[in-house]
Amino acid sequence: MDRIDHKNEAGWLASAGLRPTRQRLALAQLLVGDGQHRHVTAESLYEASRDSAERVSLATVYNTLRVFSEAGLLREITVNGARSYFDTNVSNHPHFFWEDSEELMDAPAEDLKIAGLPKAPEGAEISKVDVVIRLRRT
Amino acid sequence: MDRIDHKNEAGWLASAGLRPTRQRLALAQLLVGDGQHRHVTAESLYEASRDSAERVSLATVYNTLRVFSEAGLLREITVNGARSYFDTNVSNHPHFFWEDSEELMDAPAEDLKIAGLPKAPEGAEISKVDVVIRLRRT
DNA sequence: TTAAGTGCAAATTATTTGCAGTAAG
DNA sequence: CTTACTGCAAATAATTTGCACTTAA
Repeated sequence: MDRIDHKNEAGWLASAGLRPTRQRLALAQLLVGDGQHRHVTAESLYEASRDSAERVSLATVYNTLRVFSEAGLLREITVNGARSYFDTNVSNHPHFFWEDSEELMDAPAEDLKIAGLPKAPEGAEISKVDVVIRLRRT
Repeated sequence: MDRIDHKNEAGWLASAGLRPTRQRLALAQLLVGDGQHRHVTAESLYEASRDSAERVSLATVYNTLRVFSEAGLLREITVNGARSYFDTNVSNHPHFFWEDSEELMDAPAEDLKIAGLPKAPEGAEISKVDVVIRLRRT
């Protein structure tokens, strides 16, 4: 239940009906190429692309992260007013956020059981539930 | 347990060791003057002050919200990469966030029971836990 | 061939900061 | 008096957008 279910980057894009352009494939490779889940920011992904064969502009990184999120391939996590984080694991799961280094990581979800989650008010449904556990270095 | 425990704005500031300046008193009045908890953004508080007797500049509203938060009088809630929200209720409690109107409100906390919250990793302690339930209008 | 995607630079938005003036202790 | 606070305008930081160019279908 922790594995990414797609055979390759093109398949990942196709599963969301997105055109496999050179840039998108390059970013997809950096995001899910090794089958591991990861958390990126526009800046961190941009830097990763700078160190790779296929260069992608910062504006395109921003646009692509947005497109991927809207297509359901990524999940945007808001932890910090400034930067936006994107998670390749799109399921509801809790996160640890290191306040000093501003690093985001998965928190062990097995333990977490949210009992009696408040029901959505009249005329609304729950879109998603974000649980962010902020950590302070001791 | 839902009431604000201070007699007046000056007392609220004093409880955090903050100097009761005219502007701070005015903002404190808008924030906790009626004993109700509320959620504000810099912009919304600025507008409220514009409609009140005591005018406060936007920069001072920003600085004051920051100072109040650092002093523990307010709790900053990050729901939306763009804007920052501040809650006069500084305890750990869940929030509803309306995605369309970008409105933040308290969620009924009685029901919510987070069982088996992941323990903080070695060398860290939990600073706070944010639970944001995002709502979509149906 | 043609609509969608990309890249640059300029625009936007929320927030912070420098600094001269003002007020609290 | 003296140091902290305020307000303005300018600076910053993350992100978006306009538009000419490129590319996938």
